[in-house]
Amino acid sequence: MSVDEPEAVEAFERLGLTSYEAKVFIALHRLGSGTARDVARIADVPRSQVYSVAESLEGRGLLEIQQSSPIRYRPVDVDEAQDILRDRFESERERAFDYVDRVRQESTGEETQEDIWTVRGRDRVDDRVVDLLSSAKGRIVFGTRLPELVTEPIERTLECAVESDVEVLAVSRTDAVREQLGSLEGVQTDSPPSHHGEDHRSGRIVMVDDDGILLSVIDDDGSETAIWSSGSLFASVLIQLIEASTQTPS
Amino acid sequence: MSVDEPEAVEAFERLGLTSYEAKVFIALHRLGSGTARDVARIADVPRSQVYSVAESLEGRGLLEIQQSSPIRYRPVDVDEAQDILRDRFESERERAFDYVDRVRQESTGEETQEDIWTVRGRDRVDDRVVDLLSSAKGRIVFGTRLPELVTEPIERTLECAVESDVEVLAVSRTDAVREQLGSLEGVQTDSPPSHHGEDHRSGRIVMVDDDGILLSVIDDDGSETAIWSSGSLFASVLIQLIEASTQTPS
DNA sequence: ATGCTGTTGTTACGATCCTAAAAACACGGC
DNA sequence: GCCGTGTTTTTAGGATCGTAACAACAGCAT
Repeated sequence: MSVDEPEAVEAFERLGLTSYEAKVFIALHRLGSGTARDVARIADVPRSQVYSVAESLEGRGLLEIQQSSPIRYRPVDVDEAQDILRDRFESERERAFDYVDRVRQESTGEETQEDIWTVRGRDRVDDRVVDLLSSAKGRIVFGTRLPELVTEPIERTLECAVESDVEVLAVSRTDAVREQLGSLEGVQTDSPPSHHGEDHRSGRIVMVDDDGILLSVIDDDGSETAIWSSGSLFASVLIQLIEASTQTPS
Repeated sequence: MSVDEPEAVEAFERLGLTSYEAKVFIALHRLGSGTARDVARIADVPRSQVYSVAESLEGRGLLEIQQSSPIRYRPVDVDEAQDILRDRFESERERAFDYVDRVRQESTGEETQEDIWTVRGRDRVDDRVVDLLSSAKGRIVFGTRLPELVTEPIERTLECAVESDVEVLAVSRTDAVREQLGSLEGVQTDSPPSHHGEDHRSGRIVMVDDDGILLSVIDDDGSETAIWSSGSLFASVLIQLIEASTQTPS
């Protein structure tokens, strides 16, 4: 009982249906088939509206109409309906990104601007970490307190880096993290210098070569926010500062 | 050059973005990165609106924000954006159909109601034909004038039926159709009796056992509309009528 | 046949919500 | 002051929601 009806209706709305369409579609699946009256009774949709809403759903291929009196409606099979919606999504996605692909500016390869970017949300940060890691040419430093921030795609990217002769160093105060990453072939592990303050809101740190860095924190509400930079002077300077403090306790 | 910008914006709208969001997203991919002013200039969006629209896009994970003055925006990689939208779609689809699956009425297996259903659209008719064919227990008659109405899934379903010891008869006036279906192992072919009138608006006919039938026509605008029935008295009677006229010319 | 009742399908219309679009405003640098 | 940035408010338009009125029709008792 994880999803109740209002939630399901909202999900359908985000898939592009109106709330009436969602309610009628759900009602017809509960009924198997039925008339406008049957639907209106259990769907909380005015009967007079059922006719046009059903026509719209028929246009999407989500139900079939029996021309009789009274008119009867019948939903298509759930799997068929999912295929229809998925096909629609994929075709729209293709149309949209076709155009973006054509007009987008070729990525400038090496960033030259002095940019520090912000990324909000764990999944987005994960993606950015993988991006950064896979751009490594010579050396990676990866650190985090939290085992759950070492995802499987990140591990795979680290292994891939090792295979490309990239030096990979995993730093953590947490034993579990060191064990997890140390078990990867060719990954060295270490503990952070004791003079580094520990902040319970720190998330992860990633340094790539001498010019790529990502630093994340855990906000009060538990969400993760990261800043990152690549190929910028900021990144180089930050990395030098951090590396220096690592090697030369102040 | 198959997709122009307005079309792409519409496609993004159907993917759940507003038109402003779509325009800003596209503009940022053309720019690589830029400020609200840059975006407003080429995106046909009021500059004052770019800020909030960009925040909304950041919330969806489609772009990143550089906290500086002026604020700079940077779109995520196109592939990453597609993954994000696809993940969102799949999770909504799952939520929606989870509920439908839980509350839907178990299909009554054998239909008992006297129902004749209408299906509009070639793809939908294709689906229904496959459904019907795969319910066959003993005998299938499949007929059409038009080679393009013999799709690959239909062929596969016919082959599958043959393997289940279902007698499959393909009927067509068109040589190409007879050849195409005759090449399938175990499928017999035939021409329709000459006394049957030929109507250029006829589409296909499918008869399954003695109680499943589908009949389609091609509308004036080229679209296909089918009626079908399964397990009903109507279906049985129609089939008997048609079979009788086949065997006993009036 | 007549009148009554309930259902069906169509159409119209106001209320509401969201977005698009414009405008007003505060702030800071030059 | 003047210009550009960023925030906020306001207005208008469109789609959806929700109610209501209507004609057509079937069933049923008078």
